[in-house]
Amino acid sequence: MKPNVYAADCPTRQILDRVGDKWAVLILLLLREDPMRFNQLRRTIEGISQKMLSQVLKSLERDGLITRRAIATVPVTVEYSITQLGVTLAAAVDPLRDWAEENLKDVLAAQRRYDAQLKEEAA
Amino acid sequence: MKPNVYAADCPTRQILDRVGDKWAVLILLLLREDPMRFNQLRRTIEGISQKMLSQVLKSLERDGLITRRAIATVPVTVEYSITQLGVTLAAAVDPLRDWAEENLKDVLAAQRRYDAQLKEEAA
DNA sequence: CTCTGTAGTAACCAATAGTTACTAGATATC
DNA sequence: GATATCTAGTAACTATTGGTTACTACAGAG
Repeated sequence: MKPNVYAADCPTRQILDRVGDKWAVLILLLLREDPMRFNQLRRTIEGISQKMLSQVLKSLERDGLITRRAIATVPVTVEYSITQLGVTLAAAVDPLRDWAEENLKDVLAAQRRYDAQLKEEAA
Repeated sequence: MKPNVYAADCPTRQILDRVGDKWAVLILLLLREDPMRFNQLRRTIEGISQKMLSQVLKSLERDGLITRRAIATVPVTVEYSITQLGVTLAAAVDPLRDWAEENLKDVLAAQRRYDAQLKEEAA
């Protein structure tokens, strides 16, 4: 019954890859707060390009994590909302975000130590 | 006090990126079980190349999540172990892996629905 | 004397991430 | 009346990363 996450063909690994997506997680956490339109998302998430946003929204929709609703205004506006499934995933991501916030200092300190060590050895 | 994860310069986002690394998470979960040598890891994680393994191990060490210990045998063996910090991160990843295992079916079903819909519209 | 094992590195190639310009139609601005 | 702005993307291109493969050097097994 226990899937082997280390096997190349393990489908669970596909999901971990999806979550590994830099932008997907940010979008999911945002949409959990409120439904949002395309350009609204683009403005909120600094650094994301139109192409990546479009791409990631599509794959999130494909996975059933968000839904897309076109509203017949002029010009057409499109609203993205999180699904029930998406909410459960976002909840699973929360501990990770919390860990990042709590342990950021330690990680940065470790990086400084490592880099200083390398410099020393080079000298 | 609340960092804005959506800001481009938010350091927390760096950490999320790191976790987003496809291989890093797998290595972390493996090393939590037992310390392992380089080639042992390579054989266990299907599909990883020498270069990626080497690269990811280095960055995990830099972040203070694992430690590297060279043992003076012939040929030299190198043992990688998880750190205390790494253990806490692995724990934060657990809910994610659990989510993936639980909801894999739903996601795959959603993908099939989406793809079928597209096909229909194309016809 | 060739084959295996050790832990990587270097050079190269493929795939993905990211950038930028563009669509079309309506509304606001000058 | 011409220009700029808004909507949600797409298409073509480039930069960056991911991945493959060959190679190092030395010891032990067969």
